[in-house]
Amino acid sequence: MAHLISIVGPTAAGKTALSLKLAGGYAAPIVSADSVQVYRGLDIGSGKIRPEEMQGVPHYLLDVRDPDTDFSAGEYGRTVDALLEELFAQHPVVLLVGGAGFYFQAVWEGFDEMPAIKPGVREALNAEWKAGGLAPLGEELAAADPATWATIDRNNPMRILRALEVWRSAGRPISYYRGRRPPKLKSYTDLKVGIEVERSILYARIERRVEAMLAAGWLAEVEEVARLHGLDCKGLQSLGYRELVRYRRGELTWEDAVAQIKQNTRRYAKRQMTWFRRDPAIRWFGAEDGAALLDWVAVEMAK
RNA sequence: ACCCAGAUAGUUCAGUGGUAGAACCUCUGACUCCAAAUCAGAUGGCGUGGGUUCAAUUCCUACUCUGGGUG
Repeated sequence: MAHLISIVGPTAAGKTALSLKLAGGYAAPIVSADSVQVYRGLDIGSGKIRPEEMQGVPHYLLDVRDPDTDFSAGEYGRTVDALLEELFAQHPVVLLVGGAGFYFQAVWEGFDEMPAIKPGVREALNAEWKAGGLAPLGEELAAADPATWATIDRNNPMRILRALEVWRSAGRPISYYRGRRPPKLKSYTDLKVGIEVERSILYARIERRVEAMLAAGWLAEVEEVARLHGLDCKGLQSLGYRELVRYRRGELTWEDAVAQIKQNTRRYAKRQMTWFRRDPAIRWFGAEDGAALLDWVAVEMAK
């Protein structure tokens, strides 16, 4: 039986080192589960592994997009599903490593089948939202899809915009598409391990990591991406990059930009932990418990 | 040393003679195709002593501390 070993955890927890250790033992390729590392040129600030650090282990889903193009969890899930089929033809074990909970969900459970969004619909919605606020869009959704309106987070623009883009594209409410997904058929078993770091230690590591990234030329990286794709491009809206863009525009002092990057990275780490904690299938290990993790994986795979 | 201003949540600040609010931080949570995105909730406070008053965080006063000015 083939095994997909997922390694999850907050940013700066030490996933990369552990994944290499595990990959070496099983001759397993690594698939990245990271929504920023998919972009070419976003290297330093996304903590992307460098080719010379890969120890010969093939890595997938890195550098698959230009920073001015959209990507999504759905597209990620479909891409990885197809990729896993190929990889499992060659390897008994594949690693899925990252911190993007939503992307893991796309692979672990998948999403209900949704219609494609018509070109221009999202842009139009975003423009309407910016011009007229959320209220009119909420009214449109309430009229078009009372079932969704009853349960949706009405303060959350992204949720309302998503529901409406489906409605406007397909002429059917998003609630129509929900809940009709058959169980995901998989040719492999899922093994999930999490890397856990005490909050205060993790925060200290984030602090150091941000400093190291800046020292390694993060700002220059932003300049280069901006030169190629513009300051407004999708990739530069990611955590850390957006603060450096604001510094570049003169909206933030350097000190404030750096402080906000650290602050927002801490908040992100917290959200990651909230996300992963709710999955009881994840087995947690301390960052220094690599040996125990390897043992546990070996035992589980033998079952 | 003297004069002035100030002292309210971890921080920056509002405010009231009937024991107080915000923002940020911190903590917790949500998440079905923008997710490193977006959103929700919770914890937490009137510098110290004395006085006036039915009642003081609020008024008076002393002290302590902070900032500014003068010397």
